[in-house]
Amino acid sequence: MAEEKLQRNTRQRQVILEELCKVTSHPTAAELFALVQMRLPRISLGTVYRNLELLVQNDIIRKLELGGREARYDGNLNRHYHIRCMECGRVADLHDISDDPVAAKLENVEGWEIMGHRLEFIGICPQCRGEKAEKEIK
Amino acid sequence: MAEEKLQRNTRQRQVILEELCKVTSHPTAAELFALVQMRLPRISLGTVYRNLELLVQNDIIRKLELGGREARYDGNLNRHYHIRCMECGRVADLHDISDDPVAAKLENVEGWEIMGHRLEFIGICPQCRGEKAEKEIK
DNA sequence: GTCGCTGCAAACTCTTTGCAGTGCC
DNA sequence: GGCACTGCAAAGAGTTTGCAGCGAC
Repeated sequence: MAEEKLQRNTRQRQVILEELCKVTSHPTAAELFALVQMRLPRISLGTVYRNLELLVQNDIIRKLELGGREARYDGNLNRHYHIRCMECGRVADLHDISDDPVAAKLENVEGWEIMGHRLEFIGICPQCRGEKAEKEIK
Repeated sequence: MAEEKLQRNTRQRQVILEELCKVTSHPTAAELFALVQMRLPRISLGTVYRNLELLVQNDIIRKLELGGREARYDGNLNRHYHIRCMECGRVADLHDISDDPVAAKLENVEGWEIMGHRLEFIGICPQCRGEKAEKEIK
């Protein structure tokens, strides 16, 4: 999956990754930009987006595109689930919780009140499987 | 949850709901707009968004804000899960599948190849629970 | 020295909103 | 007839991109 696209280790990239790993708040690109800007005042938001994308492609960080409009980024690659606050949009980690959302709903963890869950499967549809098979033949 | 905000049954609203219920493809607002436009050529995209929002608030349809950037809408309120194609973004329903994503991953359903899942919990964070409690006291 | 990466700004996508007019109840 | 709703267009949020110059290797 990792495609080794990171060819140069720029100061901007270092700082973006450091700041992301330092917090557990799963910042949006804009929030991370604000953090990085304290250390690199001339950095641009475009650079933050470009580096986040590259870091995601190299499996160094994870992009969270779940509920809510903005994407959030997670510097922790260990398998864990997230919980999003319906009121303020804050996202936290859930450790040691059941993989089964129905069972998990019953446990209230770390001060959060769990109201529900979103579960979406990801895969390849019959049409695209067909196309992939065709390409491999060619 | 339903707040009964639908006060008038306009032709636009009827057609939007009819077209959404007619398909099982979970269209985006723009896709639905195109469908509706065939029957009401002068309708505007803003009207589609406004009506979708009202229909969601009245628990008549569901808004799917999972992976991918655009929201998609679902006219079927029965409990079911969705699967999104990694290649083309198409979203389909999954019926009769285990609630447990780990078990479900093993079953390949209706021609789809299931690669993984996204699971996010929704709740109220400790901070917002505090604020809500405060408001209720006042 | 090369060329991947940067800052900047403009563009793009999706969604929301202000406004004057329309038509449902 | 009142006012919820409409079409239109402009604005808004979040993200991407084109370009000339910079700096990591």
